[in-house]
Amino acid sequence: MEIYFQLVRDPDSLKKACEELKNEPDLGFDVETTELDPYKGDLRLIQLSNGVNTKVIDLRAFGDGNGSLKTNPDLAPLRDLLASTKQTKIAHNAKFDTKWVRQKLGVEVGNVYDTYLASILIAAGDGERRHGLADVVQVFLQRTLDKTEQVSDWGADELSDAQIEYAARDAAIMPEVKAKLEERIQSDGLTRVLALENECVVPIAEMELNGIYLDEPRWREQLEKQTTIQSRTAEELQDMLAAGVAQASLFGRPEINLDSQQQVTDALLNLGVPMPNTTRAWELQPLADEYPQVAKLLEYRAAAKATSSFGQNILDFIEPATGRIHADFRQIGAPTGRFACSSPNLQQIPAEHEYRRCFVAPEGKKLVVADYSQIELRILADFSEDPNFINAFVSGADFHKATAAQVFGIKPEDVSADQRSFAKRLNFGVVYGIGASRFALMTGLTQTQAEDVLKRYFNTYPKMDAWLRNAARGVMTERMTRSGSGRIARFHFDPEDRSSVGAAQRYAKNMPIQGTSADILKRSLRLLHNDIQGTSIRLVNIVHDEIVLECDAADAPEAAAKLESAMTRAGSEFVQKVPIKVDVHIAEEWTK
DNA sequence: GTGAAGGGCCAC
DNA sequence: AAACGTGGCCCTTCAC
Repeated sequence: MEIYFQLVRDPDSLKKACEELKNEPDLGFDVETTELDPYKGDLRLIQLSNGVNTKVIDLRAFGDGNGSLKTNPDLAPLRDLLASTKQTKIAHNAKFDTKWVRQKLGVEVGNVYDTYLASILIAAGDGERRHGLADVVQVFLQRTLDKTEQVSDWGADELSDAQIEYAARDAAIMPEVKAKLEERIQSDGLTRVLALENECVVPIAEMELNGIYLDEPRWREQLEKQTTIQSRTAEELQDMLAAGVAQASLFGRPEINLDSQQQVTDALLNLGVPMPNTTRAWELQPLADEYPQVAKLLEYRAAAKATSSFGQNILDFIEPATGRIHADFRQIGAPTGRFACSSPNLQQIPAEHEYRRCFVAPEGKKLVVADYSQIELRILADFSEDPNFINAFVSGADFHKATAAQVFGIKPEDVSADQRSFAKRLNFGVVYGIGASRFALMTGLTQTQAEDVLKRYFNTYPKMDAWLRNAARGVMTERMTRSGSGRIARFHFDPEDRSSVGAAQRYAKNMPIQGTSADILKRSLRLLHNDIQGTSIRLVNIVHDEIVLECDAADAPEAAAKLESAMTRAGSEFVQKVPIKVDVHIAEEWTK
């Protein structure tokens, strides 16, 4: 298909180009860069298009390298156009493009529409579907998009005609892609959730650029501690396991690979340890008292996990340009709408103080840490409208104690530590669709006792029970469910296969709850973003129900107030029958 | 050598 | 009687 495009390489042309486009409601938006990481490479091209008229702006013509782009007055019309909220900027994986524009031009892109996120929402968890631009164009426009130039050299002095045409085409097609996607978005009832996602793109892009600060010496100290434990326990475990091997003395102690389940299992069997089917910690734990080798193995495993997953690998992610860690957040990481995080995964840093205390506020700054208190249970209480469950929140200072009192029919002050612990584990388990056998395994109760406690629990909260049962029933009739924002998840199961039906039923119970929790977090990110414009407050991390900010020390109280307010308001948009509680505090370290 | 699969384990 | 939901990372194993 022939398209019209103009290569823009001088101030006058740029001014005219921006004039031509500034009254268009929808603009396709794309960038080409020399690297994937804005802290490493250069921004080479910015493409903008109304679908017919396409401008390819060569930034090399506007600055010697990218250093001067932020201040070059010739770029003012472009900056204004990108920042304008009057026009929708349609991009595929807009986080990428908005990051580069933020970093290199100092501009926050206004009014983003992300066709990548739209496509994911429409697929509703179908893992088979791909969401690259070429895939989306193929599915929704039945056209083939040539992406071969995508990985070409965008740092070349003179770009080839093929490169420039490719760049123009990618931007030019976006308005059409959006129009097609919109038909499905609207007919599927996904308008609200897509708006929620689109409004999150820029806050997330900025969070990635901000990064989080890690106290390197402190982390290294913790790592050295664990390394010492690992080598000591490895030695000790090797000695213990060698005792079971004949002729060990002839050739010295045979070395076993302690990271190999197979070799370790064999060695333990030789020593007469009745090994369970798996060597997972919770299976081995009961054997640890009787068999010191098992205890030692668990000790070794913990240290090995610490050094391998939470050691040097994390330090390697510190970006030299900023001295900070810039992880990658996938906005729709799970079909429920939860984020996924990688390189490194800041959502799986051990909750132990020794690890979290390494993430600190730099000199002169403070961290502000806030999390939702029992957000998933509050969502369940709200959805199910169970009066007792709601009351436990409205009244109870200690929610798990209140649950225990209701379940066991006693006064809150008479609740024993054991009873509270049962109630707590039940409260957590119920949003995952826990069953009696798992609960028995978890608590050490017999199957019958576990069934009895579950029965009491659901008798205490009959409408919650009904809501969960109804959610499970929907698997057969509805074949899909939704979160509070309207996000869709479809069920995949084989009606002939009981376990797959069971899994789908548990998913049906969990998805609306987990999904609404994700909706609330995303909504709060946008509200917060609006409220911190022009302040020193920066978003630096999110973990499902938690937000971490960094700001000038003097601004910390203001940041805490803004954060609590944004999170509470976001929660109240989705949950009304139960109060939303946010715990917020100011700290030097990332601690609860 | 590289990659996929599976076990194990970290988070919420 | 059924396996408690969502992720990512590290390691071993095994196939190519």
